[in-house]
Amino acid sequence: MSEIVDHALAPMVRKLGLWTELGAADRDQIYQIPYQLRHLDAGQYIVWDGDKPQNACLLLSGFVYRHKSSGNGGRQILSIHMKGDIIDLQNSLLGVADHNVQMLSAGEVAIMPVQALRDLAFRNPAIGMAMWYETLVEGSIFREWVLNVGRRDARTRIGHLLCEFAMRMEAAHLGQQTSYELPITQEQLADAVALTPVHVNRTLWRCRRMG
Amino acid sequence: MSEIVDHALAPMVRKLGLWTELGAADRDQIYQIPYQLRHLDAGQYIVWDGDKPQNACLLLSGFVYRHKSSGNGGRQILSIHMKGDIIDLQNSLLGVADHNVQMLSAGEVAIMPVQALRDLAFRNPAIGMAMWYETLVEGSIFREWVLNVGRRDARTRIGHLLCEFAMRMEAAHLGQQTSYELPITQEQLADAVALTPVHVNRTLWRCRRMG
DNA sequence: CGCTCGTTTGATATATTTCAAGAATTGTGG
DNA sequence: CCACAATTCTTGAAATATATCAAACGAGCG
Repeated sequence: MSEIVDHALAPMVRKLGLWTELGAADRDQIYQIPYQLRHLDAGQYIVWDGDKPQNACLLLSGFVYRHKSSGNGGRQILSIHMKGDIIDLQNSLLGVADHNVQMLSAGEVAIMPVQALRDLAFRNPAIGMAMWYETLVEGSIFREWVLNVGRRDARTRIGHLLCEFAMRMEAAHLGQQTSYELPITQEQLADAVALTPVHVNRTLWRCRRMG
Repeated sequence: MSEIVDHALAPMVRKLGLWTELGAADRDQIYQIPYQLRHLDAGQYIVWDGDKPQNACLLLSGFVYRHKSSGNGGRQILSIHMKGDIIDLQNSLLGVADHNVQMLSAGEVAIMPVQALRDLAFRNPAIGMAMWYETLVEGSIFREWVLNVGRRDARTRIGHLLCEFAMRMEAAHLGQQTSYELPITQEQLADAVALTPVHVNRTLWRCRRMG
């Protein structure tokens, strides 16, 4: 491996390159984005609902999740992110965050000023398009999430979530389709599929008994 | 009113102008997008899940909704659109549609080639940014939708949907906050909030009895 | 007038929640 | 390496919100 491949922002290049063809020049422009590495503990908040974030960050290791609370104490997990995902383009571009972003497990992030990303996007249309795609793909995941939470019973709901994961993890080179590691508690899983921890547990248990 | 204000794509300028300051030059560039007007009947499909749409369209009158089906016959409405919304930027930019788009009521649309929109977005960063914002705001609505469907009971769920509407309708100059017209059947409402038509009816009825 | 579509209502079934408490696992300081 | 605290997981019984099935009712429309 050359040093360039080992650049801290390499996962970003890889991710953006999934949607559009990016050349060496594009890659170098991305590598010139100023950034700051930081280690974050499990459970640590990256953004609070209502914040006005000025930075976006690239997830280098560990897992991140977004969530939102309803008035009456219910929490809903909106998405889970893994290595290579660009967190918070939404919140920082929109100005004020409409949900929380929190570390699911300990991990590393590269913090980048939004302004730099925005400038780059319009200076280099190929990169801009790739970033736009990235947000569109996220939209597509949200749509699937709505369907999942809205129209499936407990078993298929959990099943679909786990499958979505299998595929994304493989795409991110983080495991095989048939086996991967996700450090999530049943309570968090419940918040993701909009069920009760107790019911998730029972359902999971019934699945195990069968296969 | 001057003729320019009455240009068919005026609602698009207005909508995009909500997020970014757009000048007269920007407006004129938008007005140069080639388009084709078409009247669509209630229930008519604009895009089918799996299509590879080459066009996006601007909704000029009437209402549109997006929906998606789970394997076992359940249908989930993902969003409802009104005058000024740009439909299908998602599907056409992503290449293949991951959901259906259908007329809720009869209305008019302006059909535009995606390529023209994409070119304009990168030729004119102000417009590009506004379009990007538009897709980000949509993401924000999806997040709210997930929370709504996932973590609220029937009454508050329906209430929130109706309120979201009140606000969007007012923003689009289509009614007062306290009163607006939405031609939706209870069955469609049920598909939007992920409940049974019967249960929506009962809940609505109980709300009426109280206020 | 008769038809279709949407709404309303009732009785019953079921999935999921709630409450509560005990077992198992993980982490932590001595 | 152990003991203790703190989560997390598991299990049970009872409550409840919502789904399902079925049928009557009403309004718009050709």
